[in-house]
Amino acid sequence: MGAAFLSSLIMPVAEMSRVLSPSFFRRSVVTVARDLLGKFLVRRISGREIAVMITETEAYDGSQDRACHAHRGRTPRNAPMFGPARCWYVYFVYGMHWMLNVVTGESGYPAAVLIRGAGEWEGPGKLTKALQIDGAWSGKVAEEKSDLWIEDRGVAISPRHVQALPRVGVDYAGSWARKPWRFVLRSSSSFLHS
DNA sequence: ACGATGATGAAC
DNA sequence: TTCATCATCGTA
Repeated sequence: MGAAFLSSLIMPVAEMSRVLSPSFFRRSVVTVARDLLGKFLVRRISGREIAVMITETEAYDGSQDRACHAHRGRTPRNAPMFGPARCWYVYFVYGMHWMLNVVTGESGYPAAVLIRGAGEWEGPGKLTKALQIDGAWSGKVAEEKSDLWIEDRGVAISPRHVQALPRVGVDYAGSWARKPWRFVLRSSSSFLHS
């Protein structure tokens, strides 16, 4: 069996393994937030996979960022943010809603991307409710065996369809609240109506 | 515009 | 132990 034949078998398999690897997340959080648009959030519930395209994200960047939970140092809740990239950071807020974040950057540097919208669900609380995601995922790795991960399915997003806006619900953060670290995928229809 | 609803973290 | 705060959402 020749090497050429082997690689013809192996290469397509390698291209099919589209689960985002740690290196995707081990970059600056703003870059990762933007690049997550068009990627697919996949959730497996009792053997059944639900895959939805990510349409809205927000970056939270380190302890200097006053809107970031790490701004007041490490606590039991935000500990996953200080861990390695590609882990989930899930927290409960307003007495009702679970927020799904994925950790980015080097280990020890607290940063994460909030996934605000995917598929038909616009809003971070609606998304976690629909996909049955709660604090049990906080600190887990975004890989298949966690039943919650992110895939590249070959959708290319043009920069002209990405809208950068201020983050939502962080008015207390002063000038940090005005940073354009919220990324929204504009649908072609909303583009026409704009 | 507002109330629901409860974990979290800091102060005491 | 108390208390203010909160990366939201549905209803009005």
